[in-house]
This record gives sequence, C-alpha cells and structure tokens, in this order.
Amino acid sequence: MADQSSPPEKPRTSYHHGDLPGTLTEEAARLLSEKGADGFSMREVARRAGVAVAAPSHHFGNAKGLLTSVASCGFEALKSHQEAAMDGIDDPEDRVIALCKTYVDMGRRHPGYAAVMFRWDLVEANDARYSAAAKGALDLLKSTVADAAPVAMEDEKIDDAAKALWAAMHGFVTLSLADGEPAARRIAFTVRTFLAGLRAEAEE
Amino acid sequence: MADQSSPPEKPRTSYHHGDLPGTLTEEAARLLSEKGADGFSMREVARRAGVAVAAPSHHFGNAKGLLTSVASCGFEALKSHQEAAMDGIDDPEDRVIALCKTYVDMGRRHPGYAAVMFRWDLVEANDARYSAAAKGALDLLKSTVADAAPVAMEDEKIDDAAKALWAAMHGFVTLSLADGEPAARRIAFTVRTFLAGLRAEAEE
DNA sequence: TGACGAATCTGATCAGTGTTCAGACAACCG
DNA sequence: CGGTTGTCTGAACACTGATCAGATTCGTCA
Repeated sequence: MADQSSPPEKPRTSYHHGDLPGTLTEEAARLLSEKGADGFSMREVARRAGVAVAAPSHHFGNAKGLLTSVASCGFEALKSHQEAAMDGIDDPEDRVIALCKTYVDMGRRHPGYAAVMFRWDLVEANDARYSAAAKGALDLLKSTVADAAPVAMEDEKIDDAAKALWAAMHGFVTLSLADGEPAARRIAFTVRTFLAGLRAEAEE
Repeated sequence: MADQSSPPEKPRTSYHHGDLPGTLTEEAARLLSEKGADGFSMREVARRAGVAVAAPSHHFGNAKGLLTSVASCGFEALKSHQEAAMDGIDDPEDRVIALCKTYVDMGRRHPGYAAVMFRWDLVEANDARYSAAAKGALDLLKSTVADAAPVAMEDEKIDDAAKALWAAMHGFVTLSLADGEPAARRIAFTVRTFLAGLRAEAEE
C-alpha cells in the first residue's frame, strides 16, 4: 500500500531509482486524485516521477498494469479502514452499517484509489494481488453480514445477501447517489431494511 | 432512439448527409457493442459513417457528446423495455422484479447502449435529453416501488427505497455479479428481501 | 577483487487519437 | 435569383500508449 505523500519532483542523482514501481504507484494515485481517470496518462506519471516515458511500461507492462497496482492498494486500504471502523462496535447490525459507510466513503478519503478501484474495466481482474485484495474485502463483508443475519440461515442466502449489499454500495458510489450528508442516512436505511427483510423471511 | 440496423458502408453521393447525427449515433452504438468502451474512437465512427474525421465533432462537440447521445437512446429503450416487461403482470412485487430484471438485462439486449449508459464518467450528465431519459427510468422505478410498498409509507422512504434498489441493480451490472442463470434468482431475492424489510419496518 | 549476466532505465520511433480551423459546398429563405 | 446559414472537408496540432535497441548499473558468482 503506497502512502500517497512525498514531494512530486525530487530530481534523483543515481541512474537507478530504488523503488520505481512504488513511486509510480504513488504518483499515479496522486494524478488520479487530481484529474480523475480521464486525465490520467502514463506519460504524465513518468514525468512526475522524473523518469523516461518508457520506464513505467517496463515495470507494469501497460497502463492497465499500473492502474491495477493502484486499485490493489485501494482495496488493501479499504479493508483496514473497514476493520478500524468496526472496532469497538458490538451490535452486529451497526457493524454492517459501519462497514458499508466506509466503502462509500472511499471516494472522499482516497479519491485517487477510488477513481480506479471501482472501475473493473480499467483493471486487470486476473492479477493475483488485485483479486486477493478484492476478495479480502468481500469476505469481510460476508462474515459481518453472517453475524447480523438470523441464525441458521443457509450459506447461500448469506452469500446472496452480502452480494446484494455490496452491489448496492457500489451503486451508491458510482451513481453518486449517496454524496454528502444524505450518505450516512441512506446507507443505514438500506442496510437496516435489508436485514429486516432477511429476518422476516426467516420467520415465515 | 436509433435502431442499430443498416449496412455499415453505403457510400453516399450528395455532399450533405441527411441525418448525420442519427447515423453517427447508430454507428457509435454498433462500434461500442463490438469493441466496448475502450475500443471506441471518434475517428472510427467517422470512418464507418463514411465521413470526414471532423464531422462528428461538428454535431456533438466532442466524444462525450456523442456518447451522451448513445446513452440517451439507451435509457429511452430501457424505459420502453421495462414497461413492456411489466405488461400483463398484476402483482406489485412481481412488477418490481420484472422491472429490475430488465435493467440488468440491458447488457445482453443492447451491449452498445449498455457500454455507456452505466458509465457516468463518459457522459455529459447535464445534457437535457440525457437527464430527461435517465430521470424517466428512475421515475418509473419509483412509482412501481410505491405500488409495492406498504400503504401510507412516507414519500421520502419510497424515494430511498427506489434509489437503494436502483443502486443494487446498477451494482449487479457493473460488478457482473448477476450474469447468466443466477441473475434472475439473485434479483428476485434482492427485491423480495428488500420489500419484506419495508413491510417489517412499517409494522413495528 | 574482478567480471559477467541480468535488471533497470533511456531516447527515439511508430501508429493512432481528439480537437481545431479555414475553406469548400449545398440547402434554405427572402 | 442571391445571400446567409448550416454542413462537411482536409490538413494541422498536440497529445497518447507501446515498442526496441542500447546505455547504465546492480547482484552474484568465481
């Protein structure tokens, strides 16, 4: 996970850079947070890193590779934020809400990461690190939902429920349906309603 | 709404085209369905329409403008498909399900439209025709949800509920979480659970 | 210590892109 | 019939991602 902080242009002296992949990932995240996914360019990242235009391709193969690296950092950051957000909360339902809020809040916390981590088309979905990071975040949601769902509910339904909530949060983000103040209320409403529906189904 | 059918290259004779904006929108949709949003290019569209590379810019200003036109066609098509899908269905809950299925199914029906209509970043959200088309689809969902929700539920909650379902469907599409056979089951499950939650909240 | 292979990075080049702009052309309206 | 307006052309500009030979340095093994 790159930490997104360091001066943009420190003209280096040695021929070798030291940690060019890391620097490129940071610089790419910075560029993405400034100009969005449209304004992103491989060449601009190279320029900011003070390196030849062809250097990034050497490490990441192509633009997709670099963006995948950024997105992976994003999912790793997401998971740790989610765990931190749930820390100290006991009520299972409130834990799901806290987790979902963190998902939607990535756009504000890390606009650079968010610009690509919710864009499946920009990313190499088969990349090992990436898919592991994405799966980690989904698994955390699944287990949290399982704790909040009625006991003895089939695994398949838990899985469906987690994916439905995941999809709803994803929709909120990409549709910008939960920006600003309404976000917290709308997310809580969605989670509460859905979990209530799960309980109602279990009782009948 | 462009109908996406006509031979790609009919070398025209007159200097003026007749309906270049329409042809360009059709051709763009065709190109999008073949190569996806990545493979799209303004020049290729012009080539297929048998027209100078600068011609599309004249009518649509820039690439975003042309894609916005395609997306608008998509939403207009979506609304009529949704109305058709609900035709003959009386049960309010089943109507919501039918409507949501149509949303997710756009990717199979009209891959060209779907490639851009779910991509807010590629599109000029302020465009009059576009926002009217998108609002029309959302309004249809709202009224359908209102019919399925408990009577005397506040408008604000109806609105929240509709947007939550809209977001979930959008998430299913962009996450490809509801492809193939599981789609129908997962959508029905999500809608039923959510509506059950709404009823449970109303009772308490 | 020295040398050699492998990794890193450069600089130039290629094909392709969106956008702009003066000007050629045709339709429409007074 | 003539002029104005809108349509379309063709060339130009400033970019982009990707590739490749070759320069530079690191790491390793003798």
